Amino acid sequence: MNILQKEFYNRSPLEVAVDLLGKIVVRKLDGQIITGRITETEAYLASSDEASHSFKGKTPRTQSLFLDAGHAYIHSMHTQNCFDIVTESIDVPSSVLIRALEPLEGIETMKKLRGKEELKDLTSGPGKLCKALSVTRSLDGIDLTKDNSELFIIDDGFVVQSVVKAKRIGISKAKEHEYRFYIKDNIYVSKK
DNA sequence: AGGAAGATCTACT
DNA sequence: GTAGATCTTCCTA
Repeated sequence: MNILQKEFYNRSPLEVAVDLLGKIVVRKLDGQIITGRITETEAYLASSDEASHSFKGKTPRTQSLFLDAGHAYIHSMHTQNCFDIVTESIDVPSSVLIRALEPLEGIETMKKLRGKEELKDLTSGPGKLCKALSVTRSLDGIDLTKDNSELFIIDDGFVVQSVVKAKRIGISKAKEHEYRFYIKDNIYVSKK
């Protein structure tokens, strides 16, 4: 197994967002393994990005964004959770939001957690994938670079053929930037 | 203490 | 395509 290390994440979120496509999220849950390949991401910058949660400074909710590269930032949104990976140095609050996965292992568990049967409904959205992998705020701020973590990202050598760049979804500010990336022609994305 | 906004999802028309 | 559900966090008084 090839777990992505701090050096991978210690770069601009725009680069990390693209490079995370095709990588695999591994969730260890009660001895079970749930995995999914990342098909869609969005970058949130540390400064001059009004859509970023860190734009208005450090608050109890956003403190994980100020951790070092390779930590998790998990926040609640409406009735869901969203999962980000922190990029760049300590006190540089940038991150990459994981927006969609392609289910690989633990599909039965995901179906149970989601209450859905359709494969493409399991993890095709930021809130959906958190539910399918049982990612909750108790994992907020954990280190994603260790294999004894309950959550980490691996590289299995998969090569993404073609990446599509688009505008971010679901935000009301700074909508003009094309900071969203997804694997072309993949059906497990939240929206074309 | 109250209210509004938010990186969403689901169901229904 | 649009509306409604629903909950946590933060700002203001």
